[in-house]
Amino acid sequence: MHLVPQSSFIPRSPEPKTLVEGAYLALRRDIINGIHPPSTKLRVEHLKDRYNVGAGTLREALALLVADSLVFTQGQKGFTVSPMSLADFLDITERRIMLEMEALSQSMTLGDDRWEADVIAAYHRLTLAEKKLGKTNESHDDAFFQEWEQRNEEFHSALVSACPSKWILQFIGILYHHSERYRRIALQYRKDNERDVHAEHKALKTAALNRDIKLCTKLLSQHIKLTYVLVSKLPEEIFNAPAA
Amino acid sequence: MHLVPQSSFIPRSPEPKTLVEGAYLALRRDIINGIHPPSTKLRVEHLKDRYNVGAGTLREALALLVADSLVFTQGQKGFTVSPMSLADFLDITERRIMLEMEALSQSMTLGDDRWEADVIAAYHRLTLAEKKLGKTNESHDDAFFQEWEQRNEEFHSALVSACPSKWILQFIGILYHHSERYRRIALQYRKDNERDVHAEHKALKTAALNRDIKLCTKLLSQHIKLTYVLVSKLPEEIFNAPAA
DNA sequence: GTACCTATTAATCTCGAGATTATTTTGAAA
DNA sequence: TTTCAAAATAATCTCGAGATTAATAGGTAC
Repeated sequence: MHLVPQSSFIPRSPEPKTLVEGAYLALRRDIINGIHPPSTKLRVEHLKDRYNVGAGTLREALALLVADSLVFTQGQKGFTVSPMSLADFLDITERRIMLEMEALSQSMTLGDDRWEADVIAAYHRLTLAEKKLGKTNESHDDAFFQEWEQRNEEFHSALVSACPSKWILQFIGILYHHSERYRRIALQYRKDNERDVHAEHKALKTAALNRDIKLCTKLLSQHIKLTYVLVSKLPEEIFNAPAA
Repeated sequence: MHLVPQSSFIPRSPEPKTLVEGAYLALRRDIINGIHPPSTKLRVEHLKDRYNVGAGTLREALALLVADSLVFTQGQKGFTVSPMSLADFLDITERRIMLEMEALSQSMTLGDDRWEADVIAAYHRLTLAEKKLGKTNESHDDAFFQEWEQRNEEFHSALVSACPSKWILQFIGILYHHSERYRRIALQYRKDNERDVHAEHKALKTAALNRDIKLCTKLLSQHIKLTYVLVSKLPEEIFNAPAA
């Protein structure tokens, strides 16, 4: 059901059961949202206050983030936020297209009634979030945006959820969170209304339910690629700038 | 040069710079070698004696192993060795074929003189290790086998080292270590001489240097698939049995 | 001004003990 | 015998302080 079986091994809905999990989730959200900018050092002594945990606990949370490739570590050099670059985003985009097209094909071939229902439900929830987001167009209401991000992930997850390859789904999950980081940082600079995301999602849903694999994979590929094209028009410096 | 840029972020040759790194490396080797069998719990209080580190240090090493998908964790449930199954190995095999064929194509297209030299050198080192291993055919001299595994990884790594996609290389690295675990556990049960691995490697090297992409990717695909076929003939129970 | 050595600062790394939670065992009642 | 609850055991989780190492600043010689 979830997009990331191994990587984000911690369920979303229930509250985190341990302080490590809580710090892990908070750190991941903050990294994706650019609060800890790419290539910055994550100093344990400073961060343990921000997240209200001890040093050892925070170190363990940081080690878990290595599994998501959002953080890397090196002996006696501590922990660092993974760097960002346009070349990296192109790589991510191509890998997502490769893996998600394969996953979508298999999912559409094998998906049963339950899969169809999940896709419809996820699409509906996403549509509602898009409407709410559309109304409060002025700047971006953060709570609504977070909700949209959540439901966007769930929709994409539902599409490929019938794919039997656990490894493909794991890799897709890792790449998705990295894409999220790029979208989030680029969001501060781009103008809206450059694309009709809702129409793209609707076309995806329709093609998926019609079991039109060729069309649906093509739409998904374009959907992913378009985000890269828009980001590529931005100045590359933004990836190394601190958050607003 | 190395197969795993993010996952096995710790260099092999130099001694580990910290106790966490040392415990991480030792644990990973022991998991791959089946000393900690699949699905077993990794109890911190017991293991900290075996690896001569404190509890917090060991927890951090275990958290790092999550990045390799060799261990998973769940709140208040501790750490567990990832399970094994024939279905999982088939998934791994198919994913390796998918990703390594792509990486090999790109690597052979873009590889320069240095890449060619690296392939030749890695092949030569592997050949020497194979000869040493062939002589001590009686049972398996563990030191020689470890060396062979090391050089086998380096040879496969060299083949794809000119692929510019960091993400493909990272995923390949993770999958490779999982394959190693299957090979290692299956080794206790299979008869030797079922295949001529050296001939396969030689053909791979020759095709790579001739820049025959079509042939080389086909050979690599068969090379990977053959291991699965041999393992699939074994009884599945071996994956849940403790090490000998 | 540059290079290099030394003292100072700051950070990572490490441990052991205590608190919290899960698991198992025991035992009483139905 | 089975079921359930409570005590006993064992494990995970957590923290703060000390030890080790890296990064920085200051100063001397050339």
